[in-house]
Order: sequence, then C-alpha cells, then structure tokens
Amino acid sequence: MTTIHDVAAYAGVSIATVSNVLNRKGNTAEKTTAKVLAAVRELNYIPNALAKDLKANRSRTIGIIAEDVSAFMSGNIIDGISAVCETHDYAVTLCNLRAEHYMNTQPGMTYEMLPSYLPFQKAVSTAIDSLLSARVGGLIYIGLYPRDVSGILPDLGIPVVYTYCFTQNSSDYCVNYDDCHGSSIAMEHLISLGHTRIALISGVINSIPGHKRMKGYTESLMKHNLLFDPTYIITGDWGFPHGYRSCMQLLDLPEPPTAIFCMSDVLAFGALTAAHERGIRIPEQLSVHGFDDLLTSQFYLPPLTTVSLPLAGLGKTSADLLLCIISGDTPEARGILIPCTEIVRSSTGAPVSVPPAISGNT
Amino acid sequence: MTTIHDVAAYAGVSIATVSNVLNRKGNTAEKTTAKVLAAVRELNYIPNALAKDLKANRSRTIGIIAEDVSAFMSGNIIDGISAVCETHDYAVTLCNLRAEHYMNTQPGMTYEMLPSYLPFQKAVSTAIDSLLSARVGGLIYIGLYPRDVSGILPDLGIPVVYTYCFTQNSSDYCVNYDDCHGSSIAMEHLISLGHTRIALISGVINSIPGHKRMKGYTESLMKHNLLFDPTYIITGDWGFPHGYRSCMQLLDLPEPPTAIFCMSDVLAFGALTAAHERGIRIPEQLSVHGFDDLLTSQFYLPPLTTVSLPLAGLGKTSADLLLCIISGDTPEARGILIPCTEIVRSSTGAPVSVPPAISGNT
DNA sequence: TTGTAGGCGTTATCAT
DNA sequence: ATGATAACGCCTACAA
Repeated sequence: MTTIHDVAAYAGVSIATVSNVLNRKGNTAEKTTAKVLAAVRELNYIPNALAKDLKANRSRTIGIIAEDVSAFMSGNIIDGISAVCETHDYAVTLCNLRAEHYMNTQPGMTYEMLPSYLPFQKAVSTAIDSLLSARVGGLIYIGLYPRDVSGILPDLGIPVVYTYCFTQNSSDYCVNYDDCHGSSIAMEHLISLGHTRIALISGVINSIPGHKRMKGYTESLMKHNLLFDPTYIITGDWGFPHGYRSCMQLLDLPEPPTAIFCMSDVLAFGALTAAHERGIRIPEQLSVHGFDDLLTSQFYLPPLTTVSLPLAGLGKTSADLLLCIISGDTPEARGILIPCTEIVRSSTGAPVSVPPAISGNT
Repeated sequence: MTTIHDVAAYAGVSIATVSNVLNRKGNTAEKTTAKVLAAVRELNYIPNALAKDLKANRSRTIGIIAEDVSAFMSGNIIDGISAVCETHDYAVTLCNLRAEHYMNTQPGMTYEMLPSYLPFQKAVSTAIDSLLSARVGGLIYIGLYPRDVSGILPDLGIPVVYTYCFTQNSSDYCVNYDDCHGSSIAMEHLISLGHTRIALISGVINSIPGHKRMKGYTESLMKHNLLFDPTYIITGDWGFPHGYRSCMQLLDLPEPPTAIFCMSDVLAFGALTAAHERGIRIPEQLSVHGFDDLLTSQFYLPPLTTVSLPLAGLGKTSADLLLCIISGDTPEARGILIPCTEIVRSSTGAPVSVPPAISGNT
C-alpha cells in the first residue's frame, strides 16, 4: 500500500506538503499542487484512515447497533443512515445483536426480558466494545420493535440516537414514526369512505404501538362523533391467528362492522383469511385496513390498504441528528416523530347499505 | 479515553508489560498480570483498534458492499456475515450502493446497464475508497439480483467474495444458492403429489435464476418421463402482472395444468390472484408453487408452498470463506452452491381426477 | 520477567 | 511556500 512518503518522494516534495495539498488546500504553489496531485493519481494513493483517525483521536465512522438486521425494517432504516453518512464522508460499522434469535431460541422469552437475558447482554457488550475500540464518533441503536429499551446501553460517553425504539430518559434522542398519526389517517380513510361501524383488531395493548394506535382509533371515532362500541375492539397479540380469530368473532356479531382496522398487516392477513373462508367479498361487504405496509402487502388477495412506515426517513433523520450532535450541536428536539403515509389499495371501499351477509360456517 | 499508558501508570508497570498481559499471555508473572488486569478493569480501558490496526497495517475489519441493503435478502445475508465476524472478533463496515434507487429513478434502466451508469460507478468507487482507506482485510459483495457482476469491481488487491451474484472470472469466489436444485425439489414435491401436467410460469428467461430454474423444471420432467409441453411454459418478466396473465392463459388451455410452478413468489401471487378471480379452488383444483419464500408468503391466501433460500447460509459461508482467505488460505472451491429447502404449505395438494373447471370470465 | 525505544501513516507546529 | 519533526496509541524486538 502506498503511503504519503511514497507520494512525497515521487513528487519530489516533503510529506508535509503532500498533506497540505490534500487537506488544507490553498497555501501551496500551483505548480507543486499539480505535481503532488499527479503523483497521487499515478501511485494510486489512498490515505490511511487508520492513521488519520488515530492522529485525530476520533474516527470518521458511526456505529449502528441493530437489535436484528434481518428484521423487516432494518434494511430500510440502514439505507437511510448510509445515504446520509456517505454524503458526509462518514463510514458505517454495523453490529448485530440477533435479538430475534434469542426470542425464538429461548422458550418464554419476551422483548421485556431481553435486557436481563445474559447472552443478549453479552452480545450488547461485545458490540459496544467493538464500537468503542473503533472510536466511533457516535452510534445509532435500531430497535427490533418500538418499545422501551432503557438500560440496554450503559453511558458510553459518545452521542447515541435511538430509532425504532424509545427510552425513559427524556434527554435521550429518539427518532420514531408517528403511530398515533398513522392510526388516524387510516381511520380518516375509512370514515371518509362512509364507514360508521369500524372495528379494531388490536395487537398487544400495553405495547407502545398498541397503545398509540389505539389512541388514534378512539380519537378519530370521537372526533367524528362515531359510536364507540367496546365489542368492536378485540385485543390480543400481533400474530396471524389473532387476526383470523378476531375477524371471525366480529363477523359473528349481531351487527357486524363494515370495516376493520387491523393494527398490523399480519393481523389484516389473518382477518382477510377469515373473511375469505366466510365467503365475504372484500371490499364490497367488508373493508380491511392494515398497518406497516410489508413488502408484499401490495400483492395480497386483495391488495391491502395500509399505512406505510417512513423507514428510510427514520434512518436519515437519525443519522442527520447524530452527525449534528457529533459536530458539537445540541439539537433541542429529543423525541422526533415522523408521519406515516396512507396507502390506498383494494381491501377498502365504501360500505354498502345492507349489512354484510353473515352465516355460520362455510 | 484511557490509554495503555494510563493503565501502565496505574498498575505501576511499563506499557510493554500491559501489552504483554493483554496479548501474548503467558510470559508475565501471575502477580503482575493480576495488577494489570485490575487496572484495566478499574480504568475501563478499551484498546484503541485504530492504533492497533495501524501498527499491524491491517484492520480487523471486513467490508460489505451491498448493491442494496433494503432489498429483501440483504438483511438476512448480512445477519449471517455478522455472526461469523463476531465469532472471529472482526468488525464489519457497510457500504450501500442503493442500486434499486437507480433502477427506479432512471427510466429504462436495467440491471445490465448498471455497471456503465455513471452515478452508480461513482457510488462504487466511493465505497471502494472508503473500504480501502479503512484498510479492510477483504470484502463481501452482495448482489441485488443473481446475475453477472463482472467489471463492477476493479482489482482491489484484497480478497473479495461475491454472494447473491456471479462473475465470469473462474478464479473469483462466488457463493450462491442452488437455483437448479431449488427448482428440482419444487418439482419433486409436485410430482410426488401425483401431478403430471405441471406448467411453468417463468421469469426472465435469459437471467441466471430464470435459466437455472428452467433447467430444474425440464430435468425433473425428463427424469420422471413426464410430457414436456411447450404450451405449458410461459416466459416473461418477474412481475406480478406476468404471473396473473400467465395463469389466466394456462387456465384457458383446452387441457389446463393441474399444477403451476412459478419461478418466484411474486409470480405465484399473480397466479393465485388469477385463479381466485376464476373461482378456482386452491389446491383442490390447482396447485401453485412459488420460489423465494418471502416474509409473508406464509400468510398468503392460501399459505404458499415455496422454496426457501438459504440467505443466512450465504452470508455465513461467504464470511467463513473470506476470513479463511484473509488468513492466508486459498480454498479450492471458487463457486459454492448452497441448497434450498422446500417449504410445504397449503397452495399445493394432490390433483383430482377431473380437470379443473374452466370458464370464460367471472 | 520487565522496560526502553522505534515505528506504523498521519497531521500540525514551527522553522526555514 | 516548503520542510523537519513531534505526537496519536499501540506492538514488539531487544536490552536489562
């Protein structure tokens, strides 16, 4: 690998001059500059970032700790981060906690237990050591799921931005999408279609997304003076079976809803599967609305109307924020919420005047 | 940040001794070792990887160049890579080419044109500069799509492993899943179910996956002495509409197939949508088989039988291989193929004796 | 067994 | 305008 010495020798100048030309351009003679630049090109010189960063005692790198890179949103968030970093000539080093692995591998494991699970803690400290020893300027922590991750990271002495998760410390920087707003625009869509009997299939109710999406649901109902009927709200987990069962239950109601807002696309898939089995036509007899906009929701049967998450925006905003803090600023806003967007497809439509046909079994 | 000098001073020894304790353990007195270790813990000393790597003139880091981190398989591949790197105490630095962005943003752009598209070339050289200046020990190139990527990377002078893509140079290391094998096991499944009239909805036929999956299809037919009927093969692109239209076309045949093997899940979604519109019951009247096992294919209507790609395995194998090469070995196998696995769900079943009902429009 | 000192490739200070 | 030189934090002969 060619060094600054090689370049200096080749150009017939000192290494200081080479460094001057390459960095603080301006105070070198035009002719010298040209000679140096030619040498650089000729020898294919690439400055050693290791040496550079060692000297500066801070590396032009940020760290990413992803709770799980293989989760559906991680790629998109990282995409946003890397775009910003490239622009600012920052490198990105990635650590993967593989949290989902522990979730699957350890019976009875919940997201809440993760921080106190030893192998997970070990993964965290390995990641931290790696990042700290690389002297990253700061790091972005990407949650696996929007929840409180307080206590997972100790005080690192470098700037941290959390995204796709929250902390209890109000001085932490957290960047998230706006669950409540997403829920509202979904409801607005259904209401604008003319629906008045809108059911909710809810995920875990004491989770952050569950709570906030519930808030958007009830507030929209109130705002439009629509009846709030508790029998229209079915809570449970985030799984397909819950969506399926809940939809069945709603269809069995004396007065079934004309629309169902599902708190996630997977729940919506379950609901649509149930409706299909019952022979309910979508959206003529029933509108189904999702949340998340998974990659293939556009291809579902029928294509799913849903709420799209600003994932790349999360990454971009987090990176902008982090770079800002690294450069010495202390931005005011600590908890940033980015709006979602409504994606209208074919699973929702205007309600017909007659209630949907209900039946026993198929 | 505390340095080795701080530790040495605190422990009352020289920096050499600290270094000895921390690296080549063995030649220090037990008591001294204990003192040093205590100091390390007390001062929370984290060795500066920058200085370490500078001294060694090789960083314990590998680079990843992903053509698109937000593509569906990137996260899983990176997951596999990071697992291996963590085990070997290697860091990972990630560069993102955002290829899909150019595909969407530039009208008429194809994967083949990418290498000669200037903004893409610039992204590549930025990534290379970043990785080279970080003195990574080697890099893994993750394609966006299994195709020939020859010429995108110049000779870098460091080991490179390609995955999810191929090169023309037989001395390059390429790690891929086995398309032909995947296609075969899909066909074996359908044939074992008793199907004899198996149609194929093919993606781009002169692409690598298209070609190889076709090979698996025809070879399986031959192997089992099944009729090869060209009207059962419909070629096109990889889009949902092609799957939809092709299925319609197949259903209109005088003697429609009892099973359709779709070269991708998205094509299968299109086919299932068409079948649904025609009122064809799945799998009673028609079996549909996919390929890729996208995240939500398990939730499709009906859950899709498909071929799962060994994505984490691709990452793991690539990283193992790269680390092996970095450490001086020169493994024999240059083109590694990892088998896929068959995922049986509800979109396939035994054929009924009567041909599926066909009709005009719904 | 432990310590001294040189050098890895840069940048930056201070002369020239 | 240019050049010599001292760090940055670490590793490793080699010396003691």
